[in-house]
Amino acid sequence: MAENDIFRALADPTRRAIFEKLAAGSMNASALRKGMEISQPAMSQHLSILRDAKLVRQERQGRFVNYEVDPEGLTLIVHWLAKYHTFWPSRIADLKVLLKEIDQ
Amino acid sequence: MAENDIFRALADPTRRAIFEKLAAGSMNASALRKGMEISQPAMSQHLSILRDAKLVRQERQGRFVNYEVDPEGLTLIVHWLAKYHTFWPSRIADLKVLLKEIDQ
DNA sequence: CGGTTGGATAAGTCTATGCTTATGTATTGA
DNA sequence: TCAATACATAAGCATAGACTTATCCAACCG
Repeated sequence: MAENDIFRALADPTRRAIFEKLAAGSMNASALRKGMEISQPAMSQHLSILRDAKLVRQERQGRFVNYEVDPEGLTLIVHWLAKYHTFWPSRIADLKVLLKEIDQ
Repeated sequence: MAENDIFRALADPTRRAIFEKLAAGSMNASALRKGMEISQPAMSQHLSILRDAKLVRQERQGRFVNYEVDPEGLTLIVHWLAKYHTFWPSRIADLKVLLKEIDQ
């Protein structure tokens, strides 16, 4: 189940850090490791889990594999969250207000 | 860390089911168990984890403990998600459109 | 070619986690 | 007051999951 894959993938802080890094700009696995104190196999395994959850996607470029954020995973979370929008504070019921909050 | 608690809490399908049930209407722990094939201690433990993640909150009512959705947890996810709004499909960048999708 | 580099995979280990049974603690109602 | 009910907590167990080391594969480069 896709929803399950997503929440499981995001349950690990290292994977959220990887995802956040990719959100700032796509890069390959080696570049991702820089400044992250994580072994090469561990990174590869995390990326595999993020990929299965459709949170990232890859594209082979010769010897390198470039990773980037996959919007599909995020869309699934947005939809999951939207099911409970009646509980959102009215302040952020307007997305424009929310995004303004974030940007500053 | 609150973010960590939330994603860990949601990583379990049983807890997401509990949360969804509470979103449809607050109730006590025994009522939650109905139709859920889950032991009383297991339910209590799940609720404890959801509470720590601020996804649900409780209110003792005599012998019963009423549980309900806590908007605070949802707000945290919304904010986490909003950090990546540049990756959302443009279709749902407008929340009104999104909510319309959900309602049907 | 043949070595080097980027990355995936396999197998084993250790810890986290979700369950169980047993028990504890309030609250209520007979 | 005392049994029953609602729930929490403790302790133990079994599986999942995050890491390790070792190895493999493929693409590049001298």
